[in-house]
Amino acid sequence: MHNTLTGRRDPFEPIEPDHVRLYVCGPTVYDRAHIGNARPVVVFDVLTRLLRRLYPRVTYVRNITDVDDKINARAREAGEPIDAITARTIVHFHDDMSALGALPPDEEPRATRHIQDMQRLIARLIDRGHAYEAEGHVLFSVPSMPEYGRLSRRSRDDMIAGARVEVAPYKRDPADFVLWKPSDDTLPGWDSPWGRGRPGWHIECSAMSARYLGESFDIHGGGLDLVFPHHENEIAQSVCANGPGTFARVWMHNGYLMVNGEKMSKSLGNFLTVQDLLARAPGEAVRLGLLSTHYRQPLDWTDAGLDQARRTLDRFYAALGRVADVPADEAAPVPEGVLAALCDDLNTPRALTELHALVGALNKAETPEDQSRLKGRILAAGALLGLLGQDPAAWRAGDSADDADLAARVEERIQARKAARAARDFAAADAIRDALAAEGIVLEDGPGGTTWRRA
RNA sequence: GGCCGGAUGGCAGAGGGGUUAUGCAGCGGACUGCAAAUCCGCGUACGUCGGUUCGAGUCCGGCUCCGGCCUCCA
Repeated sequence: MHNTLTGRRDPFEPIEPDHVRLYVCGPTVYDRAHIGNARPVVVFDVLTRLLRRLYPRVTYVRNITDVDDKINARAREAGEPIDAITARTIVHFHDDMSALGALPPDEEPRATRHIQDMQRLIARLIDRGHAYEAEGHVLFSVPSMPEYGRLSRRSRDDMIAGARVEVAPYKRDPADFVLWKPSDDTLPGWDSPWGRGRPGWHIECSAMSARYLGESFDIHGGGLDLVFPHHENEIAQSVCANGPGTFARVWMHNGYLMVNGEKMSKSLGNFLTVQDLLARAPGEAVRLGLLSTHYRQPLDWTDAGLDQARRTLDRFYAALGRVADVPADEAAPVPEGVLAALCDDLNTPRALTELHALVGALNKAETPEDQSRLKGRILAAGALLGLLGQDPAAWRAGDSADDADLAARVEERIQARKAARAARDFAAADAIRDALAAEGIVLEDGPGGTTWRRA
C-alpha cells in the first residue's frame, strides 16, 4: 500500500497480525452526498472487502460529523432544527452509499455522542503543555510539536507564508488551531471546563479513533484534500496526547475528483450528487465508474465515462446470463490476478482487466465444467470488488424489471415475432423488433431463444 | 508567492529501463434470414527540450500546460 507518510509503497503489516483496524473520515451531514464524497466511500469499501479476505478480523470505523459550523449555517438559513437536518442527511447518506454497493462500517460514531471523549483528550493536551486556553477557546500549540507538518511535507514557514486569513488575536502562534470554541446561546454547545462550547473540527477523529480502535491502529484513510490541515492536525493531537509512535501507521488518500475537467463546485453549477447520478444510471455503474481509475489518480467524472461503465457491466452480465443455468463453482477462489492487482496498492483498473479476461474465457468455454469454474471465479472476483451481485436478467431489464406490464408486453411481442419468423415473414418480424428498439428495448436472438434488454 | 500531484493511441485507462496491457469506438472476417451478442484478426501511443544508458513512456534536469492544497471541503 502507498503510504502518504512515507511517500512510497510499503508492505502492509498490521500491528496485530490477525486484526486490522482502519479509520476513514466520513461525511459532515448538512447536505446530500456528491460524487466526490462517494469516491473514498467506494474505494475504502473495496479495501475493507480485500482486508476481510486476507485477515481473520477487520474493524472498520467511519465517523459522522454532526456538529459543524456548516450545519449550523444550514439550520439558520432553513429555519430548521439541527437534529432534523443531520438525521435526514444521515438517512440519505446511508441510502446513497448502499445504492453504490458500499457495506456499512463496523462502527459509525457520531461526534455529538463523543463530546466527553474529546474533552478528556483536550484536557490531556493542556496538561502536557500542548494546548492552552485563550478567550474561551482552547488552542493546540503547533510549536510544541517539532515534527508538525511531516504528513503534508510542509514547514511552518510555508504555512505562515501561505496564510490567507487573518490570524485570530488570541493565537500565540499563527499556525495554532482550535480544539474547543465557545458557543453563544444560539449555537449548539456543551458544558466544559473552558465554558459552554463546541469542539473544533479535528479533535473528533482523534477522540473517536482512539475510542474504537485504540491509540495506535493500522490505516487511516480519506480524500487527498484532508491531508492538510485535517489529518496533520489529527496526528498532532493524537501523538501529543498519547506519545510518540502512536496513531495511524499507514495513511491512504484518494485523489481528487473533477467533473468534465473542472473542479466540482456549486458556483460552476457542476455539483453532481449521488442522487442525480442514480437517476441516470444504476448504482453499480456509478461504482464501476469510480473504480475504473486507480484510487490515487485524479478522476474526471463524465457522462461518457458513466456510459462506458454501464456498457462494461452489460458485457459482464451478458456473459453471466448466457450461463444462467450453469451453477457457479461455490468453492472457486478469487482469481490470482485479481487478488494480486488489489494487493498492489488497490489497483482496481488492473483487477477489472483481469475480470475482462475471465469473461472472455467464459464466453469461449464450451463445457459445463469450464463454465462453472469460470463463473465461480468471476463471481468471487466481483464480490471482492462489490460488483456483479445481481441476477443477470434483472440487470438486463434495468428499471424495466419493476414494470410487470412492460415485461408482459415485450414477451407478447417476442412471441409474435417468433411466429412471424417461423412463417419466414421477416418483414413483419423486423417491424416488431424495430418498434421495440424505438422504445429502447433491444432483442437478441440466441440458441436458447430470444432475450431482451434495455438499450 | 510556497507546497503537492498529473500529462500514455480517436476516447477511457494500467504499466513503469529491452518483450509495448485492457476496455470502448473504428476497420476486416466468422456466425446470423437480417440484426444484436459472441468469437478471430488489425493499433509501437506515452506533453516538450536536453541528459544518463548498448537501449528510456519508464531514470535525472529544465520547460510548457492542467489540476489541487496553503481557509471549510472527499
